[in-house]
Amino acid sequence: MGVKERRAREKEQLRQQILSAARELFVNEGYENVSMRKIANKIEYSPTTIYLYFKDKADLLDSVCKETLLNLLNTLEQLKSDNIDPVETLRKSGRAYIEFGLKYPQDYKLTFVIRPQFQKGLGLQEGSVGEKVFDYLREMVSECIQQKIFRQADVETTGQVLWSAVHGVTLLLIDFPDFPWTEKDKLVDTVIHTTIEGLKA
Amino acid sequence: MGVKERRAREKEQLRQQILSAARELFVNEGYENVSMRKIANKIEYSPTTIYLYFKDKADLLDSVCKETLLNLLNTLEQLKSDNIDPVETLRKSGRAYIEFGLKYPQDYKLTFVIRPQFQKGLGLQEGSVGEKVFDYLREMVSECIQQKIFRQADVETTGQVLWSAVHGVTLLLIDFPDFPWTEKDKLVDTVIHTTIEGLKA
DNA sequence: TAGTATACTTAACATTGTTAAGTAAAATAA
DNA sequence: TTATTTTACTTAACAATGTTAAGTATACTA
Repeated sequence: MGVKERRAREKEQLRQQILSAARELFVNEGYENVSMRKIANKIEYSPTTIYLYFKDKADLLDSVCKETLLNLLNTLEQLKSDNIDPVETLRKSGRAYIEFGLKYPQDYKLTFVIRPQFQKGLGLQEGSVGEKVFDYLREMVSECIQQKIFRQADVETTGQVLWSAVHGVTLLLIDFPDFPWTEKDKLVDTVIHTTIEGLKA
Repeated sequence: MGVKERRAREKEQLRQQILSAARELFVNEGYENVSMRKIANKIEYSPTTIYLYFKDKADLLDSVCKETLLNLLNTLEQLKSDNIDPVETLRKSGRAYIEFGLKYPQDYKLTFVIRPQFQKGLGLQEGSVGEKVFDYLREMVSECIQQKIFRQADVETTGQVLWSAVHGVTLLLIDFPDFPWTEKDKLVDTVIHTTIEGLKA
């Protein structure tokens, strides 16, 4: 009965092949500039084969996005154990969050800008990866508040302010790549530093 | 010699008709879901007529966004004369910016998220309205720096940090209306307050 | 060895942005 | 007035898109 298993393995392999071809194209050329035929060409299958593995183009992007969001969560979780100082962890997490957005701008925009527009109703879905990311943020903020580092005692508001800052700078850097920004690392650091200092004061 | 003038007036009228039909459709159905034919149907002209008035679909989007930015600029300019304290002006401007985005969420997203996605390469063009909006921000920041209110002397970076904060919270409030946000005015005020305090410290 | 399920392809559809060529009507010139 | 040019618009067509229905080999099962 190993036949079924082997077949399943082969299917999964092709699914992954499609997924990574799609990711590469989406990231390099932008979602709307990538056609199903282009992806098909890359993996040397007919365009319709993709539809045997994914419902449609949006589903393909969804899957790509979910994968990379899991990556973000992983990256963040790793930082937590590294550090003891909660403020330093927060700083590093903010930087990691922004870097993630800049590394996978298509995925980031899909998740945090495009999808909410068309998937109205749900803020962050119950048990979704996005929710887990915000839970992570909550934890770190709690730590800072417990240690009396932050002025305000309101975990929610504080977390939302931090999210606003990193979300804003991430999207601006993605969407206006030709704006005369301050050197990227300096801008990112200043945004994070300013927000944290503002919360302390 | 009134013929030319009348004709010019008529052309301008149709141009405006196209523009407002496009805005309505873009705002209600999303840029990608609006075809040139749909716009043409709405104004009861053939699709190709639009191309006599606008270079292509992106140009149409550009023009729609330009109008939006002019509205925003007007709103902001009005605030400037009211106040003397530069920090208070900055605070009010930030609030006005966010409120504008929340009042016209689709227009805001069209201008600051969708357009850059489809019209790549636009930094902020020389003499563009977008540039004027940022110039306005620059002026206010300069004032704060001159009066030694802000720690850092770098006008550009400081402005970009402020823009990140207001842009971020605006988009989050628009895109995740069902997220358990802190009460809106409190969140907005906290974002602005935190950022400004962070710049002072 | 015959039949069935699986995995993939070919061909086609409707729709998209955009261009080239054509057509009436209006303005100008004789 | 009549002929000619300009203007404003339309018709028809192009190539490319996402997607579906139908067809075809091959691999597996009995």
